[in-house]
Amino acid sequence: MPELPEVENIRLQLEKFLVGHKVESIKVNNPKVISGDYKKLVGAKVKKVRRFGKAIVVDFDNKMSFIGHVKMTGQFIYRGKNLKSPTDNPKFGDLPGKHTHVIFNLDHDSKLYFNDYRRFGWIKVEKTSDVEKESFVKKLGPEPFVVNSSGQAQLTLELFKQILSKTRRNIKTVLMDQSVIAGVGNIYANDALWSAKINPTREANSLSDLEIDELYYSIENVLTKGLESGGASELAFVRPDGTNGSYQDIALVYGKEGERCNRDDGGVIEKFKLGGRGTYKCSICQK
DNA sequence: CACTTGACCTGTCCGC
DNA sequence: TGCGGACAGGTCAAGT
Repeated sequence: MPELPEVENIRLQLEKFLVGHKVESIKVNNPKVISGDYKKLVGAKVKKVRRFGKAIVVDFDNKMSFIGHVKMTGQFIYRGKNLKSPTDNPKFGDLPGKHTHVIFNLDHDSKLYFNDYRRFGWIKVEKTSDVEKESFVKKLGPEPFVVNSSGQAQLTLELFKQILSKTRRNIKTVLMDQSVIAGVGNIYANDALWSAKINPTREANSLSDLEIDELYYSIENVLTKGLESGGASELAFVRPDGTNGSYQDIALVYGKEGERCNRDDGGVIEKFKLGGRGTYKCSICQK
């Protein structure tokens, strides 16, 4: 669900829709999902929207920011003038809904809603200068490729090799570890491993140089496809205008249990648990 | 220190 | 039909 491509899609739309808007008031329906002195955002204008791994950062013109994480089921929904979807998407006509926890009332009759039916997501308000000191942000490893708006270090092939050589954890768990690579989650980890024909259970330090090369470019490739298709709309993911992404339609192994392998090699996609997560692999090409 | 597991939540689906 | 339980998966705290 919301992994780097989904969160980057959220960022792109929020940047387009929010920059220049002033916060007139903030309504908090569920105090548990928002922390920090959010009243300090009232009267401030949105200046910039950044992304750190799977977190969104909205910077205001008064040196305040909020950092938000949608986890699996959170949504940032923007409604423009007269509360219309900025792209005339008819979904989410009944906002605010049962799971709307925070509403930012903006100028020109527009609003930003934060919804999350599982309430795992969160928003934290703090000084802009404190965002990068935040423990969540500090723990993030390099970005897998340059799409970040924050100047964060990029994961090079050399660095990737170094990291993998140092651990015997299974390669899939390593890919999903945010301190190793920021932004890869379950869907893209599964698909990148299938692309590179690597069994998810392999110990990271057992991969050959050639396999690491394959994997490195596979990660870049699946994330790019995810970005371009608007993300994977599994569970509750929608972009801020309410539209779905379509990566789920082109997913390579994720969610394909029992189906024939895309390579048509006679393999069948099997599902099992690895590190507590649903994991998919082809019985033939990912030995 | 390296790594794994459980808790946090609620909606959906499956089997009995 | 209704009900219990497994499952979904990002992150952190607690456990091995």
